[in-house]
Amino acid sequence: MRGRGPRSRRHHHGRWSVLARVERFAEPALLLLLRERPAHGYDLLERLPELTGEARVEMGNLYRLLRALEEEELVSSEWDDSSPGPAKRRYAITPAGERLLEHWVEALQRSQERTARFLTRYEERR
Amino acid sequence: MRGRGPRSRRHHHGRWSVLARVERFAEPALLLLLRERPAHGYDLLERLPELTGEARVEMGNLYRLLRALEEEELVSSEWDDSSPGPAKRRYAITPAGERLLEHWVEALQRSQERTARFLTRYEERR
DNA sequence: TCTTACATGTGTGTTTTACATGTATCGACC
DNA sequence: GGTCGATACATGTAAAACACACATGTAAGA
Repeated sequence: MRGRGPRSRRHHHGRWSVLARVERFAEPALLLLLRERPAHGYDLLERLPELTGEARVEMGNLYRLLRALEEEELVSSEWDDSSPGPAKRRYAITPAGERLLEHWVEALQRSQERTARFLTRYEERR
Repeated sequence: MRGRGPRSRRHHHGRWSVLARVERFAEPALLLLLRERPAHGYDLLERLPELTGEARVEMGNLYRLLRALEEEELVSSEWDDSSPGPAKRRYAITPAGERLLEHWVEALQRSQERTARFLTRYEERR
């Protein structure tokens, strides 16, 4: 059994920390990277930290997410055998993916405003 | 039963929307409200939208969260029978709760920076 | 041959959130 | 005096999001 759950981990903030991650942030992050240029999973995995920072994305979940995005036709992919080494699945964003990204951007802007309000209210009565 | 899963709900953004909520945002929100003044659950439920906006908090989850916070001694409570109507459980923030709130604030600031970087990068290659 | 980096995945448990429901007090209104 | 709505606090359970562990294979280089 687990001695103490991750809940207590987060609250013993001396050692561990509260992250305040945006839910499913990996999704817009992937769409943004793919809008800049097509890429394969492992490549995205390495570039994601530029956007996610401390809020890392699990490798396993990344690959699952990519396939889920493809199922919904937000990205498309094809196997790339050209370069040496193991075959890669090369992903590209679709028009539907670009439209969803736009909606994520709007939602993230609203999220920024909410958090800004919170922080202002915190500072007000310091 | 629901014909289509919530995943598609979110992606058919014409009708439904991406929210980009901060994970467990209800927790710092409650702590902030309680730092301003002690209050009971139903009262907090009504004041939460000032902070959470569109990202509403479920009543059931709110009461569970309050009890979890109390178990970790981040808030304290006592029954209040004085006023008319059903008895209320009056919550107050503890020193440990105030320290955790401070850590949430720092995490939220880092979250703001991450999201700002994301939005800037989006706008750059519009 | 053994290790390391590249590359893509599956299995499964834990945590977080959503949705539905249950219980009880009390004032207002008919 | 009955029932409606607002107040007030909860539990049960399902689903979604996320974490952790592991499996599989290619290829370069020590």
